[in-house]
Amino acid sequence: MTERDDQAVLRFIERFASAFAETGMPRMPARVFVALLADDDGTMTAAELADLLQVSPAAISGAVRYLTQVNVVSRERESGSRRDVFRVYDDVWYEAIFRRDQMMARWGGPLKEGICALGPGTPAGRRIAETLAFFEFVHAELPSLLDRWRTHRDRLFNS
Amino acid sequence: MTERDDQAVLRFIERFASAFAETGMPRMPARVFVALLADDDGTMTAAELADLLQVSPAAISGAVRYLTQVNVVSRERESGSRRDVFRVYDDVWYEAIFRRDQMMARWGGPLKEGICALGPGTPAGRRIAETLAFFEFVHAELPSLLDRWRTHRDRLFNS
DNA sequence: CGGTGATTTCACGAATTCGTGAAATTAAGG
DNA sequence: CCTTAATTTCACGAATTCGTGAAATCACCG
Repeated sequence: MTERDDQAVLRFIERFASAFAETGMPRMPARVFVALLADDDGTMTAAELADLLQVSPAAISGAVRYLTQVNVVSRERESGSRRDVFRVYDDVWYEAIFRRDQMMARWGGPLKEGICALGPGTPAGRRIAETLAFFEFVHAELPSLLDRWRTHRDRLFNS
Repeated sequence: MTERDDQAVLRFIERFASAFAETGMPRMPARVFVALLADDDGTMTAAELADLLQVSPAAISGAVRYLTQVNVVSRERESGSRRDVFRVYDDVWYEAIFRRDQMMARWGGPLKEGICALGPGTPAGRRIAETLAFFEFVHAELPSLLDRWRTHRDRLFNS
């Protein structure tokens, strides 16, 4: 079964996008993202996306703005054409994890204020301090984890 | 500054809960969760929570059901009392990560179907296969990461 | 510059989420 | 058992999210 089964692809897009939406990404961006993942060269125009997903161009516009902001999709315009093509980056998962890490890094401020407000010596203060330490630990471990992923991936696919 | 500053604690609860809600947890469960984290012995009754967060008992009921289902809070009843006490588990972060991992594990099925539908030999099929490989890699790395966290934590706090 | 096709903006309406109040249910103590 | 306190359920209403359609804007081409 190396043939592309369009109907099954549609099903896949909807299912995986739904699963993805549950982790926090808004629904429409998730659908557009998965649609791009499922495209052979990972590039589609706004019109193609609108047609495939059966939504208005306006919906695509909003979704794509979100996806470019979170840095998993790039917008390109072939010079001499008037339509944009959107492309998923190769290292999307690397980027996605990196992004989540940055989000958690921004929790540091609020957490430190919390420790202060609770009192560093109190049980609650210590619990929040442990929370902070956990996120800092993960943050510190991430680079080596991503390195190992790249090595692992190269072994699997490029050799 | 080891005094507890109630107003600042409230601010902390709201801020951190908001940040947390952005990662996918519904707003009210996030508020209840952080409120419990900020409590010295990590236990509060429904009435205390309702009063602290200024919401109805019904809202607490729903939030707590969610939190017990995702396994970060336990419900206890002191025998000889008619009110429940809720407690955050000690290893919440361990649990939270574990849970997220389980969620990603459930993506395996849809992803495999997707590879099939796209054709394993196609570029899109290979892209999805790489996605699957990434999640499997993280899944495999997780136990050792969590082990290292516990070691690290013990060094920081228990020695 | 003007024409044309593509994209974005914006106000509206639908749909979903979310919390409340009141009634129903559960559980403890007399 | 009956009383009473606590919690849950459920229907309603408010608020937010989400996508559409139409108009406006933008960019390329002649």
